[in-house]
Amino acid sequence: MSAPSLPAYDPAAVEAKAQARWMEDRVFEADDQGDQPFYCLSMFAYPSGQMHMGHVRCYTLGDVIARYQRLKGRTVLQPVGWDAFGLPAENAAIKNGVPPAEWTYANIDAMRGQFKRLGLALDWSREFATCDPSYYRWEQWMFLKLVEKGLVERQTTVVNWDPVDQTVLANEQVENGRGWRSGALIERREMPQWTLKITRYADELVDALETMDGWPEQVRTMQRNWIGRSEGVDIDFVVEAPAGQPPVSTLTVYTTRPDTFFGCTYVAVAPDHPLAKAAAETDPELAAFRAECQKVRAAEADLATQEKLGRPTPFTAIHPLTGVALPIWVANFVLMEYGTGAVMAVPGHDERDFEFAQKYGLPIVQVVAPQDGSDELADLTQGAYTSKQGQLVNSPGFDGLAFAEAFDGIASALEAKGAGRRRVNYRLRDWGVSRQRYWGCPIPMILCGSCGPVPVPEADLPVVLPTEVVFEGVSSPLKTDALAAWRQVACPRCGAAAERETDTFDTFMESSWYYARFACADNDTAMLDERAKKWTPVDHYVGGIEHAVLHLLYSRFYHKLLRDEGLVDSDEPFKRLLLLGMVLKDGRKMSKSAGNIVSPNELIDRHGADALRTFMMFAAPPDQTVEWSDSGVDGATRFLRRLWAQVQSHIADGPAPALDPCALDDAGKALRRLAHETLAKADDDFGRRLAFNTVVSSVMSLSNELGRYDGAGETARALRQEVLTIAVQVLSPIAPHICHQLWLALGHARPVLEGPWLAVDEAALARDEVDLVVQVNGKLRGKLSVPSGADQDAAQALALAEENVQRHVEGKTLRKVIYVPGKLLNFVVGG
RNA sequence: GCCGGAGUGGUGGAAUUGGUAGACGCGCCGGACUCAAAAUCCGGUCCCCGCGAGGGGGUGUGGGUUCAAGUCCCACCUCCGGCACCA
Repeated sequence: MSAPSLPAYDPAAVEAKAQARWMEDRVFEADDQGDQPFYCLSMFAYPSGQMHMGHVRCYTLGDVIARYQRLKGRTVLQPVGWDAFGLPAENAAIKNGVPPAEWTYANIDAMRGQFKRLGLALDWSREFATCDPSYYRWEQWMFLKLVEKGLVERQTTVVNWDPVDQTVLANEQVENGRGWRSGALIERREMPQWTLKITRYADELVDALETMDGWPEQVRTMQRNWIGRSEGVDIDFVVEAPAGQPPVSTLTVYTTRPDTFFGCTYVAVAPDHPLAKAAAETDPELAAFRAECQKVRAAEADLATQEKLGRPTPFTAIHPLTGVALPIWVANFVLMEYGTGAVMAVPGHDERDFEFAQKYGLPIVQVVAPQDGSDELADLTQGAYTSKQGQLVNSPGFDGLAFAEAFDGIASALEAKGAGRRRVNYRLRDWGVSRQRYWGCPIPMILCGSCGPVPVPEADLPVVLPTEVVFEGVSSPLKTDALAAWRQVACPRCGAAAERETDTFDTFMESSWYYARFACADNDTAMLDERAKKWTPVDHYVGGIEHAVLHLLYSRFYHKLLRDEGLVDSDEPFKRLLLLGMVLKDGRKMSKSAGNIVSPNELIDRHGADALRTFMMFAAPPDQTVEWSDSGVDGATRFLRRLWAQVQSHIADGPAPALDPCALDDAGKALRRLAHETLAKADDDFGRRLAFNTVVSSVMSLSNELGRYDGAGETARALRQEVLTIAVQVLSPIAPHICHQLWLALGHARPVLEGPWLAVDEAALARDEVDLVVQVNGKLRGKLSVPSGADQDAAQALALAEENVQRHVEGKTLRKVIYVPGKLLNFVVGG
């Protein structure tokens, strides 16, 4: 060791110093007046009290993007806040007797400290928690606006009831028939609920997906499926009841295949359908069947291959185009929630109808046949022919037509008869936002015995959630006697004694607009102001794939509501979306139950935040799952230490002179070329590809090559200065603390994070000679260096001079030569 | 079942537009330094044959297109995610 006195890398000291400087300079407080605004946002965290690796990954990714954009000259906003309402606080309150507010704020304090240790370029001046009345009052205010606009309804609906969490869940929160948080089997209950009319925006939500090219295709597909738009026809049947049965006048079915209408041989209704209920009144067997279906629905909704079962009814439906009387069945595979709860069954051309018809001996009629010359088969004794590529048969007036014309023709015929209407149908249903929970935003409504539900007057906002509460069991303290005083109010309309709504909002309400509030979090006279128009839409949004439909669909909807209220002026909230993969350990998700949690705090203690961040970025591309590796962090630490040592030994000799690139020898030129290639690649990887793993690996390569470079003298020192300057800047968004210090050590006056991003010297990229791969019949036979402008003849001559190439070519006929300048030469020989 | 995405050394991954497969890291092997160890540094590391030069094989499987395929096409297998009787 020639210089044992060089300062050693001490991450704790380096990181404390850099963070203190940033805080002192207040560099991360975004300038609302700044040019070229760039809004970078990581999905805000639920304050569990413990930062975990998922947070580290998500926030580091966002931070890398934010810091890179800052280097590129953008005015960056990267705020932070807390998604602070929700069940865990209540569960903790029930378990430990700590009020949810107290528990939540203590957790936020703990997590704030943990987040700060990561060295994130966050604007803490805009921080807020959604459980603060100064935040949720605007959510209540917006809700009242939506009430005025008729976008809110109170509906008694069948809801998903979670018996463990004692609350209603949205469809999106039910996974395989179980609650997304509790895992309990979901029951179906009828309950009055406040709903937001998201279905009015269904078309816009689904259509916009087509142009949202900053979003992963996977997420767009998931949302498209979730909205589930289909184009079809409602068809009305006249229903005939036998004598003695109560009359039922008409039955409407929904179909997307009106082209197969002449193949309809029966009609099936859901067990919950009014017609099924009517028929069950005089048919005990049917009543038993309906009860059985309800039981199955509640308990085994996730059964994949449930047998198709049904019961006949005494009713018949008159086919509006043929006049034929068709039997009406009750079938367990028909869902009351979708379409009209009734289907026209075309067993010849629908697999479910086919299976059912075979089981119960119902007729199967073919009305679609493969096109002439098609190699499709349609054997209706084996199964339904469901292709839309066929042509109609046995359909008087429509025979020979293809799908589109047949759809149109039959739909028009039905419309002409007044027996049908074209209709666009959606799988998406309105968003039920009521939750029977305490720790949430109070719904600003008052229930009056004579007026019904009445909105809280705007002047009375916010309706503050009482925080001094005691839990008695699992139900909401808002419903207890202790809070009777909070609950009992005068009706704003008639003045009579009335009660507040005790349900609170779904927490997805808070997360649907927080990104906009960050633009103007200090405004206490309005929900949003002009700054929201400046900063939104979010330029880059980073978060977990688990929010692909839930949060990201609600936010898109809410943004349109804000737009229609004049509060923002864009159509979509998030321009570019990065959904990151999970962090695994031993192939499994880190969790307490699996006992495989790696604590970010301990890692920062041992290795520093920079090493943790570097490994996290290096281990895998952002959107893939990443396997945690302790030795991988060791590797990152080694790399940072090596870079540190390279800078220290370089600066030990004092300031470097200016570089004269012309004075470089070949090795020097090659090193300089690599440095500028690294710079150019990093720019592309950071900005376009979001491939931060390859940024790290290319800086590692550059550092390795610098280590191998043994040039001496002033020119070599000048080159090392340039190479290290590039390496440090390129790495700085990923390992910001060490790069902050090394950058200053290299003699730069202003901190590295101020930029500007270094310019690539095109001259440095130029090559005198390029490597050429020589193949014979596609097999690698040699490599050679040729002048970079070499034409095919010159390259060929050089290649044929190679012994090994010669060996494979001689005595054979040269049929063809493929030349890709700068890359490859391929001799195609024969004989 | 349907719709996405993915399958590359012992391992995490790289290969961006069809042009040297395995960059970079981890692990392992060997060496240097050391009384020794740790740390650090240097070298090696896809498989097979060969002392070597070199040759053969190789990106889940089987076909195909092409001078050339990890990359494109067809069929299939496995894994992950989503939806799931959606009429």
